[in-house]
Amino acid sequence: MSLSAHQKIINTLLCIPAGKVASYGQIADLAGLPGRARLVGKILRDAPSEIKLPWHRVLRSSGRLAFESGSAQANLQRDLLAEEGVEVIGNKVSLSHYGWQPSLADILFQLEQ
DNA sequence: CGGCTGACTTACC
DNA sequence: CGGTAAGCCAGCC
Repeated sequence: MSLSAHQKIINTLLCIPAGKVASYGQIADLAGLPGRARLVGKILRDAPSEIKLPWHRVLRSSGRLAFESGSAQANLQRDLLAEEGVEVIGNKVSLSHYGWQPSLADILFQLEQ
């Protein structure tokens, strides 16, 4: 049951509930890969669009989007989040309101993957 | 094997 | 709160 690092990251990404957001570093942590925030970003960037990943629920540690305000990516992310009820203000999301706080059950489930 | 890269993070000023 | 610098570490030539 040893999945590769990027498989773990993908599994973790799929665990993010709709309407919640998480940071790159947080995903890496939950995937059991502390300090690999950049790897999470690389996975998302390289991931083909055919694979359905909730990349729009992933932000920087500050809650800011990973993209430049006004970019096509940022606009798309803002729209996708809006559809889930997540409010993006000034290119950033309030982590205190929408930040994902995994429950113990979520973590235990993740450990099985 | 070694150097470069980056959808990151933290510390400082 | 914005801007800079340095740390970080796997992945990819």
